[in-house]
Amino acid sequence: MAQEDVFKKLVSHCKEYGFVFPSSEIYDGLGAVYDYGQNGVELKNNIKQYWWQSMVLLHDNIVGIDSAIFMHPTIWKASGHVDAFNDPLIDNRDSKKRYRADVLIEDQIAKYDEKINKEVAKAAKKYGDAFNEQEFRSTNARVLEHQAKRDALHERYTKAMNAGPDLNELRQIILDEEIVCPISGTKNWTEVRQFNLMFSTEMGSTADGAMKVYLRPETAQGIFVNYLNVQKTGRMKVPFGIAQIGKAFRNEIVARQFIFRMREFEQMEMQFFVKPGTELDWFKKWKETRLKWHKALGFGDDHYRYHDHEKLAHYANAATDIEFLMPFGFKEVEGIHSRTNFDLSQHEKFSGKSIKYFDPEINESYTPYVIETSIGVDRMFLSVMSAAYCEEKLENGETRVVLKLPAALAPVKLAVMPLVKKDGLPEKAREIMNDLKFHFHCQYDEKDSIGKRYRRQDAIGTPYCVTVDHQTLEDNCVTLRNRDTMEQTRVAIADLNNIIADKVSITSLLKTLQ
RNA sequence: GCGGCAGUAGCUCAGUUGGUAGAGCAUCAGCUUCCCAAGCUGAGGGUCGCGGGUUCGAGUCCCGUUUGCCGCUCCA
Repeated sequence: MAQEDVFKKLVSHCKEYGFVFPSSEIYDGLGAVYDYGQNGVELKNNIKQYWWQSMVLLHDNIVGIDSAIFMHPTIWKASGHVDAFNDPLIDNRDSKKRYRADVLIEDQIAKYDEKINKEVAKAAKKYGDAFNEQEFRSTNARVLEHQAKRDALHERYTKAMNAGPDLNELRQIILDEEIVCPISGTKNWTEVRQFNLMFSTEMGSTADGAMKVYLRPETAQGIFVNYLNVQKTGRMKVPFGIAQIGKAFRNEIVARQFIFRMREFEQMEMQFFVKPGTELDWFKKWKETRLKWHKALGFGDDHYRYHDHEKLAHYANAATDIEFLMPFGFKEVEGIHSRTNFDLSQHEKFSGKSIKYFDPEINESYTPYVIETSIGVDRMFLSVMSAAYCEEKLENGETRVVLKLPAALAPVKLAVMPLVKKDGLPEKAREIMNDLKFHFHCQYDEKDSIGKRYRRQDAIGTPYCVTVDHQTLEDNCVTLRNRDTMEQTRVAIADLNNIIADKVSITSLLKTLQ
């Protein structure tokens, strides 16, 4: 089966079995926003729990926080998001290419410099050793003309950029300068538009001047601005980490591929604060630790690969992605970045407050370096679903759809069903379920044939089913059926909890990480 | 954001040159059924994405809009 077909089926499956629904569907939906259904929320919660516990329980130097989505707007200036997420864009109608309006104008400014340099080079060649560049630049008519145009443009451009930027003015500059599209060579430009990737809203009443606040585009900043609070109140010593799970929002221009790129998404981030100079060792350590976490799910090591960044962001000195083999190719699920002390320094600068750490071991203060591990919950969810989704040919020629989820992540751990709907079997099944429901998520089903019920559970990834038959009433034993092997064993009701609880617990997964 | 394609029941889809909607599976109830989507009987569910237009009449033609897919672009 082609990979695209798998993806299509997966999306259908997610909807049909209550994992993921398009948002606001009865109102025609809302672009690139999705809701998690009754089974999806369980799976997602289990993923989050697996991550949270692997961070906070397994490391005594990592603690969690839950910071607010709203934050002081200056935080986003400090982080660089206000500038970086605000590009003014313009399209050429003929070539259908999109450009950054500011880059087009800056290129134009550079062209004037080129012209001037050409004149200078020409004159230098002509006059040889007698050439006085300084004097030439300040007296030559053509140079002065270019220079004047250059300066005027630069001034106009700077003014436009500082005014918001003023999008109409940017467009007017492009028209006035007769800038053409490098591809089509035409001046058939659209309006300049700004795609602010940050959602904003207003806080306070508009009457007395409301403050523009943003919905956070990442959860990391909530950790950075709290790092000293946590360090002091938690008596943390470097190296230490702060973990957080929470929603983030990005107004993506193009948001596609189901829940892979959503406008509202959830992140699991851990920022690890280290002594400057040790960051690359920690980077390496977390790279390995995180991959191990992924591989422990047992989908096969060939599903993962690192993608080391060659072009680094201005704040990073090392970065890698953990990519997962989705139905549409290897895609980033998690990023591990060595962010230097960029974020903390920026917050010191913009807040004016010292947030240095005093290291008692060396009796010195410093701004810690940060290793970030950042994973998208929804992408993780998608990777788990796509790896688990399986269409299996059975011996009788039929196919069954089975979600081979790691038992610890499965929404429902155990289905309890009477073989037939009479003779006291339903009552007995209910009795078993009432006992086990305190330990893990169980589901009761008595409708339709037993085979059909097994398939229903297969479709949502329930790892175990127990069946109550007439013999059960005599010997207090039930049939325990395994989802993956479809094998059945006869076990005592009293032993059920012992047999299953350990296998379906997150703890069992965590133990494989040690 | 641009271009192309598409939107009919929970899912997958059919619907002939315009004549006011069907199938399979799924769901629910009952019967049957002692272990892998069996059978029988019955039931529920759609103002055909939404809005407007053309027409005596629109799922079908036209326009707009929205959602999704593919390509480009952008972004991490």
